[in-house]
Amino acid sequence: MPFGGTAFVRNLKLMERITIHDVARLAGVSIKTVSRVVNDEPNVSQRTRERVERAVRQLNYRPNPAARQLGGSRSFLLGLFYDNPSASYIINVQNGVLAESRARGFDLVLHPCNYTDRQLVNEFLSAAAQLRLDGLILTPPLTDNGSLVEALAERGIPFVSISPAEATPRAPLCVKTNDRSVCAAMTQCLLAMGHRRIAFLAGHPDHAAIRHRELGYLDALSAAGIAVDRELIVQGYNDYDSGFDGTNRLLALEDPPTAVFAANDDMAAGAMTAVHEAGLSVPSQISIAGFDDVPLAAHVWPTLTTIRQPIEKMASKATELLLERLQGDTLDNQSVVIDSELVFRNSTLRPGQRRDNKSGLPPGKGKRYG
Amino acid sequence: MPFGGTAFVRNLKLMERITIHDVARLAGVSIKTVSRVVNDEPNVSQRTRERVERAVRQLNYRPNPAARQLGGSRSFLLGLFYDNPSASYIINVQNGVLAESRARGFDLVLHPCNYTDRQLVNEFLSAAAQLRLDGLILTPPLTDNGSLVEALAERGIPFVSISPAEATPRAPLCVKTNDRSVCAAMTQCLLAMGHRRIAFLAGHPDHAAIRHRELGYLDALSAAGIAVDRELIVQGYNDYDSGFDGTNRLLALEDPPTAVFAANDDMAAGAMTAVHEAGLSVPSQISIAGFDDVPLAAHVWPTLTTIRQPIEKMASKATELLLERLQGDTLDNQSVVIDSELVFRNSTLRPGQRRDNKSGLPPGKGKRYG
DNA sequence: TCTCTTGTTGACATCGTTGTCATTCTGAGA
DNA sequence: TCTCAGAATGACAACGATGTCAACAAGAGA
Repeated sequence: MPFGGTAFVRNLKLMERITIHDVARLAGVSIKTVSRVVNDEPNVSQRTRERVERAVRQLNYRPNPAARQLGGSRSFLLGLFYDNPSASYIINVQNGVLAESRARGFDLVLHPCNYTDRQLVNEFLSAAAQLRLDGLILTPPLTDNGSLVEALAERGIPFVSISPAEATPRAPLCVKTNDRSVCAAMTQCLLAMGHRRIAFLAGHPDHAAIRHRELGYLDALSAAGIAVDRELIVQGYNDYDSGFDGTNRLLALEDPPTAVFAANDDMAAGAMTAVHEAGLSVPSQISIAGFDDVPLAAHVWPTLTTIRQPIEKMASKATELLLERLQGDTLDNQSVVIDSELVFRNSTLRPGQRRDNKSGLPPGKGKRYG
Repeated sequence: MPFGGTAFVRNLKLMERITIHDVARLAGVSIKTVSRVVNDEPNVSQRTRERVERAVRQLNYRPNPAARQLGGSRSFLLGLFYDNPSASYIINVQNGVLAESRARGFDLVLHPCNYTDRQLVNEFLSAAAQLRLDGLILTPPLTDNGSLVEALAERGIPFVSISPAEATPRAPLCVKTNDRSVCAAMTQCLLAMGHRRIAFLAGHPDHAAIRHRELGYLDALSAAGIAVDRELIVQGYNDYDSGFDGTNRLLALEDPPTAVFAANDDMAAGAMTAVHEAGLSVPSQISIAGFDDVPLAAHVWPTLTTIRQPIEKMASKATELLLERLQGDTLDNQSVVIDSELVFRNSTLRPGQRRDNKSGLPPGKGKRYG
């Protein structure tokens, strides 16, 4: 049994309800002074501060969140709002947010919602007011809902956006990744492998940040002096089915592509199935690349060349920005970019080349994984 | 733009802070009476009750959770504890719990943790005490940590287990699925398809409920009068890699299996890759079945025959049991079973049969999906 | 030495509920 | 009519923090 044995009976202190009064008594000061120390307020002498801190440690004191909310103006509650069908995306965001917020004594309230709901804005305001949320964290596609952002800004409700379409003055805090340039890099690599007809499965039109991925693809083509063939750009909707359907349309073209670059991994998985069902082989006849590096990407056959988006890190950073903003020691506008990276696996290969070197790695480029 | 337009300016009432005093004033009663009505306490006359309820509706009053926690003995907070690598599993659990808890006015605190941590029990007790959690929800493999369950039971902390190994008297509340019988059913179907050498990729030994799946497999074999070949049962660890490795070992046998039944979908995905890499085809040469019906299952090629576990429903039910227990109107022991169902897709087929009917459906059995 | 400023500390009201207990009603039974 | 149990109601003190403001201490400047 790998567990802690029966030592759990000890440390009953954990169960006692230590209040600010206990700490004050032990340190020989008033409760207000304890409050000052705990909240890092100024005007406490060094000696007193240390005495209080010792007492806090000794009693393992943690302020009661409910009392803090009730008495004070802060709630120590953050709201995470999402409407995103990708479980791994959400879990990563949650983990990133939790890591940062918990360390700073904030708790998290989950708020799954429906971004097409007419009542969305009211739902937000109501939740923010009822629960006294100190700040909100928005994920795509909620980040791109103009009236929502406007309503929050107007009421001065602090919030941070993860991967918004644009950093607007109304949404001053955001964290993004280098969608455009990293997609250009992936496209360049496909070009370097010798592909000339590279298709692109575009993302959902409501999911604005994803459009940057298409722009990166176009950047690389134009930099390479390759004319854009509109037939090779297919509208998708971020899901497996649209990747499947779109790829079938591509395969039916008179001059089909030798590579398919999908704006996310789910669509890439759909593309893979379509290619398989057409009796073609990946990567020796058609190369496929995705975006996100969801767990699926390493678990399909062949494993998927993709782009790893550092979602958890982005979520941590977003939370950090939000908390700094709440403490007031942040400049008004702050937009942080955290880079994604290329991950080469087995779904890409020089066109027509047999899978002998067993990897779609372009010579001397990128790293291997999984 | 599919959003709600600019109507968000209305309903400013949402932002006002309506307290119990406002309601009391409007209804012409004391705050205590309002409290009684809101909490469904006895000894309020029908007329008064209606008057108060009308005032509550009229003002859109919702009790302040912080004040409730502080003043009363309940916190209206549930803790969800998990250490499970499957994102889709966790999201489903979260959604199920949220649906039920939110409707009843409870909030949820997430607690990802590490089940091998020595401090696990202390972490639990500390979280339960610090946050004043009213009840805990445990998911596998935490459900099977004896000292943890013991510690919670000893302190009278209410909790409910989802898919525990066994319903013990110490863990009186639990929700399970019919792992054993549904796995027997799947095995029977594989037998009905004509398979005689069916391998089983067993689950992680720490994840006790998964052992029931193996028992179901054995049940079906013995019911069919087929001797168990221990070579065909391979120990896995619930992850893709162990499914891959285990299947490679199976393929290297002198008399390899014609079907592989994995105790979860991740291992099944590993099995699929191993079979592909060996140059064999699924399902025409080897059939594969999984368990869980994670999104991946419908997104690999060929799509995976599996067993759909109603995780969200199980989580809702578990939350319901817990909340009833908190209200005191539940019997002491309660164990609910919610059935899983077979999902036939394209990874199973009669051995040696060509994929002409395009489905692994056994004649007249089960349903098709995805 | 006295005043004034600034830094340090504590007393006390407050937040919005619930819990306790006293009080007031009500209707049945004597 | 009177009594009295039990139902209905309200007054008021918690709960455990923060915010406000007054008091006090210490050091600077006159």
